[in-house]
Amino acid sequence: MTSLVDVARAAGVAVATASRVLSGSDHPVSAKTRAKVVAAAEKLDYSPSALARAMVSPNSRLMGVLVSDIVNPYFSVIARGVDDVATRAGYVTMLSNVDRSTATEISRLQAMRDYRAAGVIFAGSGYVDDPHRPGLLKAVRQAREQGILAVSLADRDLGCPTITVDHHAAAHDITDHLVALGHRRITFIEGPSGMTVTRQRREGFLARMRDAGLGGGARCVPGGFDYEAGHTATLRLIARRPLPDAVLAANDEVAVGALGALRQAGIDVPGEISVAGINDLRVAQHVGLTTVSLPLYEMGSLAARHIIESAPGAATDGAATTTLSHRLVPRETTARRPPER
Amino acid sequence: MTSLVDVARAAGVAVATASRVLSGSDHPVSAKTRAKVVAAAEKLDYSPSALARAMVSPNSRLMGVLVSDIVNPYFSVIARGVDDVATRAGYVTMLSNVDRSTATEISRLQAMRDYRAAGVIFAGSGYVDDPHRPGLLKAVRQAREQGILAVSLADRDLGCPTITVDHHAAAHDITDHLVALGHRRITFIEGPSGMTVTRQRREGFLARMRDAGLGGGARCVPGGFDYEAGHTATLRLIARRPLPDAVLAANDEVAVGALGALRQAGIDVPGEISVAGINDLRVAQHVGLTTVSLPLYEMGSLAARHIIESAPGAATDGAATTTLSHRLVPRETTARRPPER
DNA sequence: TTGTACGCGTTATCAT
DNA sequence: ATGATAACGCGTACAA
Repeated sequence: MTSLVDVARAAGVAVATASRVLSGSDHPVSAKTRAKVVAAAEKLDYSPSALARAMVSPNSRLMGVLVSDIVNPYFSVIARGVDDVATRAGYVTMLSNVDRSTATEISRLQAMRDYRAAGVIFAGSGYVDDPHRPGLLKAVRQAREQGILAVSLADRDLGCPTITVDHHAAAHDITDHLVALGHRRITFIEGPSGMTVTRQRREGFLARMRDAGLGGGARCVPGGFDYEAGHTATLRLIARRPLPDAVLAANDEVAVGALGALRQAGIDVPGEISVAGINDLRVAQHVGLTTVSLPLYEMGSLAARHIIESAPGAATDGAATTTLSHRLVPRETTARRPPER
Repeated sequence: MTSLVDVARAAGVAVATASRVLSGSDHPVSAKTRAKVVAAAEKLDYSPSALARAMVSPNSRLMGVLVSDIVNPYFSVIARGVDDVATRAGYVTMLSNVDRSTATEISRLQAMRDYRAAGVIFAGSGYVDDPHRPGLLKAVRQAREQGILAVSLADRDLGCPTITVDHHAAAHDITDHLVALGHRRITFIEGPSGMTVTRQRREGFLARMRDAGLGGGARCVPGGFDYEAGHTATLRLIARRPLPDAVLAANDEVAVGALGALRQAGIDVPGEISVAGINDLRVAQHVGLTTVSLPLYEMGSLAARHIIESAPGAATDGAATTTLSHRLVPRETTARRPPER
């Protein structure tokens, strides 16, 4: 392990000088000396210890991101956004999966705090009536007091900046699309029970239905966030006909699961029934699913940018909320309601 | 920022004692003293600096993983395997996307080296005739000399342990399945050009076809690794009929893309044509795609385990290769070839 | 059982 | 323009 001392010795200069050259300081150093140092560093295969650097500087250049499950494309897109700007800024991204467990979230936050991360991004949604919430709040506050910027990507009231999307409005808008197509009886396949985002999307759906005077035609059934959930829920729907005019799924994967069940049963989409999702991930594009596009990548990159820009000791914006806009993406799984049924 | 000194002072003990208690050392400490230290640490909200720890200990407990693109499920599953065992062992995972660029791979390896990662896992495949290969080799060697364990998840001859799967055999076996079903003219939609894994899978396909005396019925067309590639390639196939008996895709996403194109064209799968993929990711399961299951999660977790176990100064196993087994998963997109066409 | 003191690799301050 | 040195927070050898 060759250190700055070794380089300095090999170059015949003081460590301070070597440091000035190798750390890109603006302190003046003669061209000749500079060359000697660079040559020595090269020859000795010097690798500056980011650890030692982080200890002495106020900024570790470590970017933390907490996701529920990186295998879930919703989160991998966010993580990609984070890592892209982190890398560009010379940071390294630390990733942890927390499996929707607030307790795990707290413990991984601690781990990242131990490494003095410049910031930690909470990508996941919170829970309604979460018993661990006070503990999380405390952990976030303590991290902040230590200079670690937290950013939430969902409405969680964590006492930190929030960069999110209006899930209620997203569900509202896609429901509106369905209603505008003439659908009256619409079934919403919900997300995992207890999650805040599940409730927000459900309420958005119900609000639009009520406003359209279609409250009676609105139905909500339990689901989840994966193919399986959409498939199962839809099978149940098919079993107890009549079918609704349309199905709105909690997210794209659920919608694709629903699509599969419907087609296997020989039910034409969108001929007999319309199907829509939320998120607009790659799979939605592929199957031509009508959905709402959420700026997931931007949420990740913006959060990272925020952390980098407020890096050392800038004024914390308290807990400002930035809401990014979503966009309706009509595709081939929704169509005007057939005049007769 | 409260440090060990603060805790020691608050507890009325020496820093060494506080360290012994808080770092879980096996050095004896009286129960009474221990309690005082723990209480002080608690009260002061002490967070041990993993940075300082890493500087003084031979192990940073930082686990590095380099993927092409975390949004690609192939890699997110691997990353999940890595993070799960890393977390269990008290490590934190550092993730970097390298976009299939060897140059980026080198630069991210350097970044992780600067943080003194205990090890770095190369999840991606290499390239045939890669001009950057010498540079990568050198970087890996230097990292190893510094005590950083590298592990490759593909045959790349990086001079480090390799934990992989036999892509040639995987393609061979799925081709065999197709042949056994009576298919004679089979088209292989290749992966991205230039990648080692692309070549391995193609050769595995061709080998089985030749051995079956079906070399004349084997055709390879350019593709990629995403839906789009499968869709486009299949559209071309459809345009210049006659259709082959079966299509083997470089991976599941390509196969699903092919499936979509075929069904849109009103071609029955597997009635008129069989379709198969490779990888067995979630989407394959969902659409009932016949494929080969690759132990991606295990590759990630094994690689991480290897790094953790050889952590401080254990004997490096040089460049041993561990090949994990794959498994044919017949599902509904392949069927016996219809007697007449 | 507890305490003292050094070193890990940097950067920054203060001379020179 | 360059050099000496004090931190940063921790673990540990050595002393008591």
